[in-house]
Parts: sequence; structure tokens; C-alpha cells
Amino acid sequence: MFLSTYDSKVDGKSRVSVPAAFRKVLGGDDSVFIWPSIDKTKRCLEGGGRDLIVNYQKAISRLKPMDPRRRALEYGLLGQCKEFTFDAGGGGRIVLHKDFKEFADITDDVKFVGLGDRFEIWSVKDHESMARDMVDLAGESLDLIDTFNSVMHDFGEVSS
Amino acid sequence: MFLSTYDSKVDGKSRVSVPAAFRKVLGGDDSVFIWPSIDKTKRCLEGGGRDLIVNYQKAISRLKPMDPRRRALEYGLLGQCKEFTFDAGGGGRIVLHKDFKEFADITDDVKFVGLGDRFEIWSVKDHESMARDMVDLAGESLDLIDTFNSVMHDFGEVSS
DNA sequence: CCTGATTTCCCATGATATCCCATATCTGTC
DNA sequence: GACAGATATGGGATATCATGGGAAATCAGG
Repeated sequence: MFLSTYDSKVDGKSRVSVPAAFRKVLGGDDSVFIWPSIDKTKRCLEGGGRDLIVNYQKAISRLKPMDPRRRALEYGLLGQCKEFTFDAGGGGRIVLHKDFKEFADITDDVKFVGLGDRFEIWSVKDHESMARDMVDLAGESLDLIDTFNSVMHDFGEVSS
Repeated sequence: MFLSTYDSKVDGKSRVSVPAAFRKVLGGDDSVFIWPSIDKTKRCLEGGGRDLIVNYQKAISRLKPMDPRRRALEYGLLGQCKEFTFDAGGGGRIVLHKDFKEFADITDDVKFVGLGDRFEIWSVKDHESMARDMVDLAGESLDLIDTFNSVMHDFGEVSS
């Protein structure tokens, strides 16, 4: 699981080091998959491992071929998602392309935010305002997981 | 998987360079298969590897012989699809024939869009308007793959 | 058979991506 | 606190890719 938040920085050659903890999650794969978030409320990049993209592709391929939403997801996800191979001798770095940087307003300092099955890459400025909003909303949402946990406790513990 | 979007250009001899990343997906095969899209809402070319065309042929051959849709797919796909061999010393280029260029309104600058098991080739002009629409709709369709992932997570963990 | 058009093969070049190495910094263990 | 290993960072060398152009082979028509 991609967890926690890490600082990193984009250098003069557009290289950025993926946090070692995230690289461990990738299980030794020598590349990572990153795409501009298609959630319109977020101006950040999203990333994950090969399995995640394969799962997305499978999910998309199960939709009806002529469904406009299928096509939208194909283009918005697969058509934008790019495989980045780690710098062979440079310790877990990838080269962030110009259009990716521009999309997320990234110039130098960035935050990697682990979200479980994937992570996000934010400019520090946008991350601050976003995180402020999220913390407020998280405090108001605790009851959701309490409810979720009690439901799972009733059914999950019994069945396993 | 064919992923991401790449710029390319058709030159004065109708040659266009297939992006190196896509050529890697083809696994070293020295040709690629391209056809005019049979989806009436798209004016673009589609492409893929040999396996894809073989799979399409198999899928089509499973339809009932007298089924008009089978014949439509045969003509629209197999009857239009052409095998393009890469320029032997010219770095992954193919020669795009006149009728293919005309179908997709391609003159010079093009976009290769990876969609997982296949890719599309668009004129830059048509791609822009199409991509604009897709990005909007994609953001509203995220719940489709989130639902899929949560279902797979529930059953995947249990079975593994 | 000849000629012109078309297709395929081949080569060179500049820009960019990838590879590689060294150093600085951080983290965990004793 | 000292030390070793892991990680992050900076810079340069090399390989790859995309592009343009010409030569040679093949095809089509008279």
C-alpha cells in the first residue's frame, strides 16, 4: 500500500525521485505509471503500479464498447497514462515531462501522497490548500468508517 | 499495453514514425496493423499488433455465418485493415496511404493515442476537439471503475 | 522492351532520452 | 556518538529516436 506523504523535488533536468517507500510498494518493478488526474477537482498527477493499470484496463474493457463513458475513461486514463522507467543508476528517479509538470503546476518542490492502491503528486502550493480542506472534511467523516467497521465486524469476522 | 499520447508527423513522402514506445509493445514485430475506425463517431485510424487482429478474426468467426453483423465486421475490419511494414532502416516509420490519410483528415501533424490493447491515430485538429469532450466526461465516469475495483478487491482477497 | 512512377532500402544528422558515476545526506544499528 | 548501508542529488557520457534525403528495386502502362 502506498501510504504517507513525502517531500521530493524536481531538478533542472525534470528528474524527480520517487520515494523509496513507494518503490518498495512497486515490488522491484523498474517502472511506474503516472497520469494527470481526471478528477476535475484535483490538479495533480496520479500514479501507481502496473497491476493497477492492468486492472483499470480490465474494468474499462468490461464496459460496453459503444458506451461514451467507456471511451471517456479510455482516453482520460489510458490515453494519458504514461509508463516512466526509473533512472538506471540514479536511484528511483523518473523524468517528469513538461506537459505533466504544467498540468499539476509543478516547478520544483512536490509532495507524494500515498492513497493506498495509488498515490498523488502535488505541487507544494496546491497540496497545502487541498490538505487544509481535506483535514476539515476528514474530521466530519469519521462516522463513515465507524459505521463501515461495525458492519464489517458483524459480517467480516463471522465469515473468515 | 499501448499507453499515453504521442505527437508525430507525416512527411512529404507520407511517412510517419510510430512512437518507439508503441513499437516496444509490438515486441519487435516488423509490422503493425492499421484500419480506419468503424465507429462512426470517430474519424481516426486504429492500430494494433498481430495478436489483436488474430483475436478479432477469431471473435468474428464465432458469429453465425449468415449474421449480417458478422459480414459487416469482416468487411469493416478485416477488409479494411492493412499490414504496414516498418521502414527497414528508417526508425519505425510506415508509409500512410492516401486513402487512410484522407479518411482521418490527416495532413501533417498527428497524435498517436494508446488505449491499452490498441491505439488510435488522429489529426491534431480532430484530436483536440475529441479530447476536450472526453476529459469532461471521464471525470464524471470515475465511479464506474471505482465500483469495479472495490468489487474485485472484495472477491480477489478472498480467493487468493 | 522501355520508361516513368512508386515502393523499399539505406544512410546521415541533430536533438533528446537513457545510462552511468560520484558525492552528499539520511537512517538504522551497535 | 560512530559507522555502514540506503537514499537522494547533481552532472556528464553514451545510446536512441525522429527526421530528411537519396539510391536501388519493383511495378505498371504504353
